[in-house]
Amino acid sequence: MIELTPFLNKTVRTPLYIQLYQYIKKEIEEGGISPGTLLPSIRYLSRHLHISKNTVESAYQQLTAEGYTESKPRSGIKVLPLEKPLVPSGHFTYPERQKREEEPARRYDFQYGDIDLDHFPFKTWKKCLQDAMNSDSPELFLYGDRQGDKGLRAELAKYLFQARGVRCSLEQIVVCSGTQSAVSLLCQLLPSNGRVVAAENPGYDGVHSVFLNHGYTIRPIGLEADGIDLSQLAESRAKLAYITPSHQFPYGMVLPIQKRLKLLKWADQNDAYIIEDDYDSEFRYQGQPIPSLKALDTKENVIYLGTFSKCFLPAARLSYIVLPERLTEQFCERFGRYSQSSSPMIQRAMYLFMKEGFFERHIRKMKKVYQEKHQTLISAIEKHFGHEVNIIGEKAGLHILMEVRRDIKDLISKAEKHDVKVYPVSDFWIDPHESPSSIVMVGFGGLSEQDIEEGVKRLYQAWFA
Amino acid sequence: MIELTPFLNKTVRTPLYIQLYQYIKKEIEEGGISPGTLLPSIRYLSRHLHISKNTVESAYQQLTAEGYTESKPRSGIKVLPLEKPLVPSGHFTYPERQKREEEPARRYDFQYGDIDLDHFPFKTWKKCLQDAMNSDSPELFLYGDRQGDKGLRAELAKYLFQARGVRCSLEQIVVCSGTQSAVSLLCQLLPSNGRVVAAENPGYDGVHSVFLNHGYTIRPIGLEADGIDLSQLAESRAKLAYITPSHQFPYGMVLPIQKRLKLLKWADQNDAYIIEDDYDSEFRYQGQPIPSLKALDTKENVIYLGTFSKCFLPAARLSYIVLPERLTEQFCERFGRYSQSSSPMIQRAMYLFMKEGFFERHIRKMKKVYQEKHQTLISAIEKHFGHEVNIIGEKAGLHILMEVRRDIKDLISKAEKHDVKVYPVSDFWIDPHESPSSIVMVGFGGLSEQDIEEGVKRLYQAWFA
DNA sequence: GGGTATTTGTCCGTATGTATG
DNA sequence: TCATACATACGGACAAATACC
Repeated sequence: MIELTPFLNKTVRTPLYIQLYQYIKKEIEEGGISPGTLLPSIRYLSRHLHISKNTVESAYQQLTAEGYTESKPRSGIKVLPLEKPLVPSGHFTYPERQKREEEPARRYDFQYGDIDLDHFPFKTWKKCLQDAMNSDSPELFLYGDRQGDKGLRAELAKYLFQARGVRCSLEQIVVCSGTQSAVSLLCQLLPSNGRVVAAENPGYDGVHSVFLNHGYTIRPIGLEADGIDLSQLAESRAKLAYITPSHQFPYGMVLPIQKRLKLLKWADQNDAYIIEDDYDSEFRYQGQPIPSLKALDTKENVIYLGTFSKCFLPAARLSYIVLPERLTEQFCERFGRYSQSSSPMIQRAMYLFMKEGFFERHIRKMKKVYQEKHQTLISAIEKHFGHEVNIIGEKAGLHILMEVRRDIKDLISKAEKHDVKVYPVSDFWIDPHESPSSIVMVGFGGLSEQDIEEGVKRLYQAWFA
Repeated sequence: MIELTPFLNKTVRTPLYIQLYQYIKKEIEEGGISPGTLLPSIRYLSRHLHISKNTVESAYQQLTAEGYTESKPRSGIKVLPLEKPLVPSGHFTYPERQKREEEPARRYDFQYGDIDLDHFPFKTWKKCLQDAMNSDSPELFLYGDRQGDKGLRAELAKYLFQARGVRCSLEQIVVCSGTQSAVSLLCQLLPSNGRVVAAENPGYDGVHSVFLNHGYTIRPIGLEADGIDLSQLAESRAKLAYITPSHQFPYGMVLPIQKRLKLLKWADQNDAYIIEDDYDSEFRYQGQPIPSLKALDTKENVIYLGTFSKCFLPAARLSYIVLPERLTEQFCERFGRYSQSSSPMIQRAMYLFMKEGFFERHIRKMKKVYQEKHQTLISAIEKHFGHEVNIIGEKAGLHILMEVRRDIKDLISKAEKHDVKVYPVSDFWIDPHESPSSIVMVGFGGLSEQDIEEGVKRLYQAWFA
């Protein structure tokens, strides 16, 4: 019989049975105990090591459960032959590639897309995640509903109705893992029609990418002071338009009601679909909230896109489509064999978060927080720059644009030397060469009011001092 | 001054300050307190209601944080004008659509894709999720790395090397939210080449769908006893092939080494890519594990796909691509503006789960569990059916096929009457009409051994009694 | 108009019960 | 079982705004 004399440390935090298990496992793997031998009996080993019978049994069970040993009742515990690892041994190091040098993090990073983490309800969200995990509904641990958690869709329907005026059934809602996933699905769903899409120019480059990668041709539509140029849209002969009516990205204007109606008329008369990307409509700091385009859509031409990335948590990777009714059946047919791409666990947590009213509260709170940051940013710019810059953007959203009569590359690199990061806007133009040379994007969601103040001050020093 | 006389219930579980907050919120929303009025002072109300000053304060703070009120230090708390909801009032009910009748759940459901939840380490997984949430790295709550959590990719590289013989750098790994997401990305990435893909026939319909929805034409390649028919593949003139070498789906054969080498030669000579879907290679119950095709791929023609859905948890919605080096740059270019579609929180939890060694243990354990289930299933079928059915499938994976000399529709409906669900295989054929009429799919991952035994017994009763 | 007392919101520390590990 | 962390509720101290003389 083999002898086991592992060193068991009672003072350490790891349980005794794990220590024993690890020791035997190591012995087996390193050949100290060869396959076919019987392990010492439970009783013997417990006496030998002065520990409880159950402790030894637990360790043996673990080994057996993982296939190292085999338990033969009333005869002993046999060590099984090891399934040889494919690679004999040696410490693994993956091939190091020459890294693209990473950009150093800047202290004052006006990155658009960052959210305020100081006011995020981590406790509550963690609790919701916990509660979701504690549910015993098995579908929470399998693939989950193809269109998304039913409870979550019900909460979304309620929310969309109350906050955005969108009235829809559960069947019209499709949960996705981000706006880009949503657009990718739409690219696969919509009638090809020559694969042409009209899009605001400038507009959200992330979505442009998706269209291009799906073989679409983008017809750039210029902007007027109050939003998309409808005559250009009419001339485009596109049957599909991607638009941000509530808060144009990146300029920030709000499409007035007259234009909205004309837009809907255009869609109806041309048998076209409009994709309405309502990415940050939650945050308006002045005036009444404006209902969504989808709320006015009687002819079922608008496809509504919403997301939790701005108003809640980007890391949840949750967004949703509201399909026109006439597309739901087609959707089921085409995606019948697709599985949902966002995690059922996170969807359920989000459902709980909404159901308990935390989401509504959170929106209210963040509205206030961002409003103050917005105000701080504007005031700081006016204070430091006076009339040397022009601020572009409505009183809404999580970013503004700054127009400075300087070359943009110079502005950005000078800012970086002062530990401040602002961003170019050229990517938002479908042809980047057309982009203005003197506008930078300033996102303020992720910075504290102090940092905003200090960041703007440094910007001035970097550019004008 | 207004009077507040809310009914506060100390016996109920909801905290006092929440009750007070809710009461005032309701009053404001319903017009009981009009905008502009000052709320009673904290002290006054605390005396009036016989509760602590701070309790009142908490309620007021909540209201202020959510924008209902405004606090003017040392002067009072003012009620702000309500932002009118878009919809005047009325309880919301979403339009109920006529529901497709849902299929009733069956007690003995041999659904492929279900996993064993009895042995799933919920505690540990929850802990990992917790720990992930407790990290203070901000990127965990933002969009996260485009290609996936770095730690997770490092663990994956290690795992792939040791378990599958795949040697790759972090830059080659792309985390995705499921195999279908992965294939969708690949459809957008790979050179068009006439958009033709060769695929095993039968094969995994979920991926077929993705190819079709991306405008690909699928060239069906028949199977021989030992896997894909290479001469048909050569004749197809495709520049892209989607294959399951480790465990052909759904037939289960393993592509022998000679064929693998020929396959790689084919790819090299035709400048073609092979997508290797290694969906359940973890579970082999006999013989030595076989290295992946990618491990033999010296010419950088193989794109490897892996997933956590079978070997861990479908609900994690985690899968990964290993790109050939020569595609990594192209990937970065094409998807530079894409954000990661799986949640950084879940990725980090998975990273922790792997780093601590739990994943390896889990695989070992599940291998044993499924091996026993597999054995139980085979034994039960042989016991009850004798030679009246033919079992198709290697000793691997989480499903088998049963060939019965009966009409498939009849088999399925008769089974349902006995509360047993087995599945048709016709969808796996690219032209479903070519599918054999007498094969059903039997997944055993989600059923206990008792249920497997009972389910098979009922199947026999349903079909032969 | 200026000083004082009062009232105001805010910030601090502490005790208790509960949930978590 | 014990330790820890957290939410809840409480009272007191502080400084600024207000009201009054």
